[in-house]
Amino acid sequence: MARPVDPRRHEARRLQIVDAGLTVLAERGYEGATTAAICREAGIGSGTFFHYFATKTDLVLAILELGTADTVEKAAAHEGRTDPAGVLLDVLGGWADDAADPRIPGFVRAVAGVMHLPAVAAALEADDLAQRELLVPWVERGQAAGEVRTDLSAARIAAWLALLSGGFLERVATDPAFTVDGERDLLVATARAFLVGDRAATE
Amino acid sequence: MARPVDPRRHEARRLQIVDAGLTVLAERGYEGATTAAICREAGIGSGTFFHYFATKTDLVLAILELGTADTVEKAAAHEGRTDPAGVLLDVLGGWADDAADPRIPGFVRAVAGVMHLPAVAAALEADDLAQRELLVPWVERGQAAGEVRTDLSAARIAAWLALLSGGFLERVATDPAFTVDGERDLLVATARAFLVGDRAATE
DNA sequence: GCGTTAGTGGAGTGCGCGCTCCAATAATGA
DNA sequence: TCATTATTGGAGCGCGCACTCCACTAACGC
Repeated sequence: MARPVDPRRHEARRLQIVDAGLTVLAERGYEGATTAAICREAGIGSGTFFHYFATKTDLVLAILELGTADTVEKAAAHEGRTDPAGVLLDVLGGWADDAADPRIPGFVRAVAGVMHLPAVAAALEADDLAQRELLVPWVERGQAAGEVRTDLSAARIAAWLALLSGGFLERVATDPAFTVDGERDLLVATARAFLVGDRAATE
Repeated sequence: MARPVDPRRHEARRLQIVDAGLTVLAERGYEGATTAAICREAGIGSGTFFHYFATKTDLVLAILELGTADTVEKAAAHEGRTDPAGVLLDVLGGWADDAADPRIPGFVRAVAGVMHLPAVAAALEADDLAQRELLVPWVERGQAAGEVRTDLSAARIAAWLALLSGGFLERVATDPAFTVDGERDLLVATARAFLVGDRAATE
């Protein structure tokens, strides 16, 4: 028996290909990102590529799963805090910061373009679910603490926070004048106003 | 001299293909929407398709241009009104209503996936410009009338209205629980709060 | 050393696609 | 009616792509 799989080696190579794939997908879109281009970017042959990923779609799925895992991981960082509204704004700010990597908005667009593939749709749904499971409990705690409006359900508020985050990402990708650094604070302020609702005017 | 081009016939056929293209692009994305599928949907042969559009991309551009023209047309409808904030909210509400056609969000996603094509990027930029030229003057009038916050430039406020609209569209496309009918009013209310800013709390 | 197997590159393949081409038809003016 | 030309369908072509195959090397246990 010789040459057993070294998980470290294997994972490192996978990540190298994922990184190259993220770059190429972001700048050329799904159909523009040929496997040949990804291999060139990663400095490998096509044989190596398909040794690690059965199909091009599998690479996209792997990137999405890494993103979802990252979301879940970040969620744990806020465990134990007692300011629910603060947590929500921090989470939203963190997502905004993610958009600072210029590849993220491009990749999101590329993935949106192939959402008709069932596997991709499922992965995005899983990602969306992870986001909700992260947000909703904090929204509920915020409502219980009187920090967050109660005229909307927690799920609906979470959806609207996702709306702000998605719109922000899209805007950064589209509008050169719209930068993460310049608009991040306004995002948080707008989200805060939304979380509070119009109570400020009626109380 | 015989058989001169009949502009009415010509335009009607073009619109028929545009309509079929919108349907197929929305449900299958750009790469999934083969010209053969579009022809089948439209009930025509491929020869006819390429008689009206030189390339598949040209069809996408034609759809985008129709959308931009529609935006400009709608802008004219508000000419003469004296309630700038009301106009802005009506415009935003109108965009939300557009999302009620289930093909629109799907098409937007499909187009986002091929934004790396220079021609598509240019068309989207033109569309964005049309939106701005529609919004910015009303924002400025609203600021002059004291209806709209003045701590942000008119251009920035317009960008944020576009952010809300884009996020709304994406959310409708993604989340089955997020419907136009159910969320339209909240969109307008959120936009109103944003336009006013936090003056309500400080005045 | 030797045997074994993971890892690697790259030539090659098959297929699905956008698009071309052309014969046939329909609609007009004369 | 005839001549002319826009319009139409569909057979098929060429190309670029995802993916296969295989020869080869590198790394490990013994």
